[in-house]
Amino acid sequence: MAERSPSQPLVLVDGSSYLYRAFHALPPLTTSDGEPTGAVYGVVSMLRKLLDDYDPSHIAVVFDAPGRTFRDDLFEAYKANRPSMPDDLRPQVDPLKRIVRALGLPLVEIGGVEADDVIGTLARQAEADGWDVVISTGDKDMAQLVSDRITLLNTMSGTNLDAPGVREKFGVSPERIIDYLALVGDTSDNIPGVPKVGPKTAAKWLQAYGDLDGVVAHAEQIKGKVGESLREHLDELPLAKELATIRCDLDLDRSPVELTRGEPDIATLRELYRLHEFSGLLSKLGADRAGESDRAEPMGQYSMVTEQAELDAWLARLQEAPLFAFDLETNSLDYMRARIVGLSFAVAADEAIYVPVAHDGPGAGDQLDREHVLGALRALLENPQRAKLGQNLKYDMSVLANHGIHLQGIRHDTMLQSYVLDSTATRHDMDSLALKYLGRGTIKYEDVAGKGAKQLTFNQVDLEQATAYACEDADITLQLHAVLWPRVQAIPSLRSVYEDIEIPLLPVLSRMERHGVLVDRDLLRVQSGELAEAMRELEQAAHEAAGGAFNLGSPKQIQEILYERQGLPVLQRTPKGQPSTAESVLQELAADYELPRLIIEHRGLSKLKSTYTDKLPQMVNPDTARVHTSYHQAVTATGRLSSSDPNLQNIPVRTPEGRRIRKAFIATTGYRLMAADYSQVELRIMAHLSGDRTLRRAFEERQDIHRATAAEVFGAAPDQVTDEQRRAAKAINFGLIYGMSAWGLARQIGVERGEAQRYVDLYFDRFQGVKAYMDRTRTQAHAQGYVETVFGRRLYLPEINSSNQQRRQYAERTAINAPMQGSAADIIKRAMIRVDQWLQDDEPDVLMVMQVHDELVFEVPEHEAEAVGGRIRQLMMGAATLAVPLEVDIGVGNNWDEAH
DNA sequence: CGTCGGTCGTAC
DNA sequence: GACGTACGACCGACGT
Repeated sequence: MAERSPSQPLVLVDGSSYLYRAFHALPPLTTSDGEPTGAVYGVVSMLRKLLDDYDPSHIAVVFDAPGRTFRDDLFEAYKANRPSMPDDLRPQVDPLKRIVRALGLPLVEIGGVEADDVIGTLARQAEADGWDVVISTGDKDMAQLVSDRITLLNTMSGTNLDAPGVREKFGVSPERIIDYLALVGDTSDNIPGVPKVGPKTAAKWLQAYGDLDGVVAHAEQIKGKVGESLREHLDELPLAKELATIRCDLDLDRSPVELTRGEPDIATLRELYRLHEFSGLLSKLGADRAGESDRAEPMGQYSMVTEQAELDAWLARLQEAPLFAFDLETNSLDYMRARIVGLSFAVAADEAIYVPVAHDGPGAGDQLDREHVLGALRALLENPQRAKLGQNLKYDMSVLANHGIHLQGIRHDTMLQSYVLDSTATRHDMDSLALKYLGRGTIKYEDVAGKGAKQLTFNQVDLEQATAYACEDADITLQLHAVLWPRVQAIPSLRSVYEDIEIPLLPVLSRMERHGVLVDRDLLRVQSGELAEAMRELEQAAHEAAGGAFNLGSPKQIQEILYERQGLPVLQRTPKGQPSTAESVLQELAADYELPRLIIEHRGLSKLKSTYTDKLPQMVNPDTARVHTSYHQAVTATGRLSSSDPNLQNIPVRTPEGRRIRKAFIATTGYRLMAADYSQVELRIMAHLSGDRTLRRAFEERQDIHRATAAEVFGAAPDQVTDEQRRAAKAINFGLIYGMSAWGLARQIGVERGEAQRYVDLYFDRFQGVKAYMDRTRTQAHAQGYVETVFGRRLYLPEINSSNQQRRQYAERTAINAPMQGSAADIIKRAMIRVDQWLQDDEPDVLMVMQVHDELVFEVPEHEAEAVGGRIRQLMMGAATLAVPLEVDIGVGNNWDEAH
């Protein structure tokens, strides 16, 4: 007869699905020997979280067994093959299994079937025996197993799915999930599905016709393209359904009751963690044991502070702590306008406080006074000796400045730790990091404040929810630091990029942002008016030429008019196969036709107007009368900064019309703008990294580098080089930096491919050091999976060994470009820190107001420009010592255009 | 009425 | 197919 069901549920973990998910979600981390470990780490973190949350008595971690399964047999007859396991994942499977066993968890692996089928069978058996079952998986296919007793738990996102949840998420009940999958398809499981049918359509049909058979029976009545698509793929539906079905009738030699959780083998775990360099887990191993006796105590200790005595007690703790995490809640995302609504602090994991100071929603209750709290905290926050930790502290620093507090002692920032560890990760926000490194879902801002039109500002958020959210921010930041900082420290070059460049740069950027730059709004308004007038004229002429009105801003309509209505020749297509209306194509057509020329001109003016002359005046802050950009320190893969709201790093300069916009960037009365540019910095880095003698000599002799290159390549004396030759040489130099092919060079300078190839060969023959460096870089990238800048910043290239030629070549070009672009970024960041140091120490009447990759812009008193320029030039040149000298050009003017 | 992908164009 | 790194405007399809 059935076993009595235990009070805790049976937990079934889909080990294989989590391994793949962790592999793709985490950066390609390795041990110091280069052994990949990221996926193991991710799954282990996830398992720890699961054990913490459920403390199950019965559990199994289920893996796919190697070898063929019945699905492969079905499949062969059909089409594709499951992609084989990535090379960096395969060696992680066995270590993970060893750790699972050492954790005391039963491991189940059965040949000829997939983990899904094992889980399905175990779950149904347990259900029949009266157990509750929690299936921990990231795989949505499992939704078909959900019932009154069986739920799905996605441990990575922290979401739980029961039967009503399945209905809510998919729009169909669990029994219909197989039908749903057969219609929608699933690329990760290679279920084909019906093209054009997505989640919404599938759910709609299944609701209307009951089940898949019902849909098939009514296929003739379904209208539109989707209906056609369904009818075309009717034959494939039975196979899709079979592929989607999880088998629950396997004959297993294990029954649920046997899946008892054992004691962890601490010694083995310690050894395995050490082997894989999981220092964070290693330190927690000790802590877990020490805290074993009081494990029944609730772990999370988040509290709200509204009493003076509590605040005083915490202030004392913060004063004592070697490092504390803090976070501000504010009423705006605009760093110049935001006011503090509350503050959260943490000094030990799982414990934090929230001090609300300006909540005004219903039931806000008693709160400590903001000015009073800030007054009490001021000395601590402004003390450079008291170390602070945060997530994106540049924002908090600015908001504190809005309240007259000058934050000092910024020791750590988890966003920057994540960035130096893996700059190719797309997100470094706290929620993503918590999921990635702690295997933990977090409260989202939308969860407490809502979204869309009825989104609340944080001061309106209910205090209970605000406390949970804000405390979690400080706590998670502290916990992330515990995981990330050991990893940064483990790689000395990354530690130095972090400690010597990124952390010191943070306050420098904040000061630059807050200074802002003065723009001449009236001038921009005049320019907008002139552009509008010119555009009207062009539009009229274009409509006449086209024989009817159309939208000059729509590439699609232009395409139709040019190629279909007017029958112009299609010279080039977009990657999606559409006839291209890109500038270069229109340019060629413009030689023979009127309309393309009008379109080009209109497009150019429209761009200038909407992006610059209309937008910039709107971005002026009314309080300061200046524009305040945001510099992003954790965005680009190479280490450059980026700028937004507005982007000041793409203000036009190349054409005279565009350049006029720079005249609107000005200085206050009595001051001038000064631009300081590094000259040819990337080619100098190339000379340094390659050591090429010819290139080095050209820079040492302060030659015009493009002219010198032309002289070498074309075998002429430098003063005999023609303009044409210099232009070609310049294109070659740029091409080198970007990893260009002969094809690209040919297109750039307008010669035949063979001719371009001849130039490239000549170049590499004359600059053999450069050739050797490029080969070396490529080899190194393939061998270690990353490239480095002069200062040791890393850029991972996961696709460098891809079997896809296009992806691999793309990674190879990045491998060539990244050390040069990244080293240039390191150098100017170091220069900014040096210049700022001087500005802080000597307090000259000078503001650093902009950075544009190889250029810094300052606002300087008009009579001191010369002396200031000399000093800045000296500081910038000394920012790095390369095998060739760095040169800096200085220009001064009444506006940014004149300063060049 | 928002979101999102595609395309285009600006910078270094 | 084809030259690296960004941000952002606009269009148009799509889903609420």
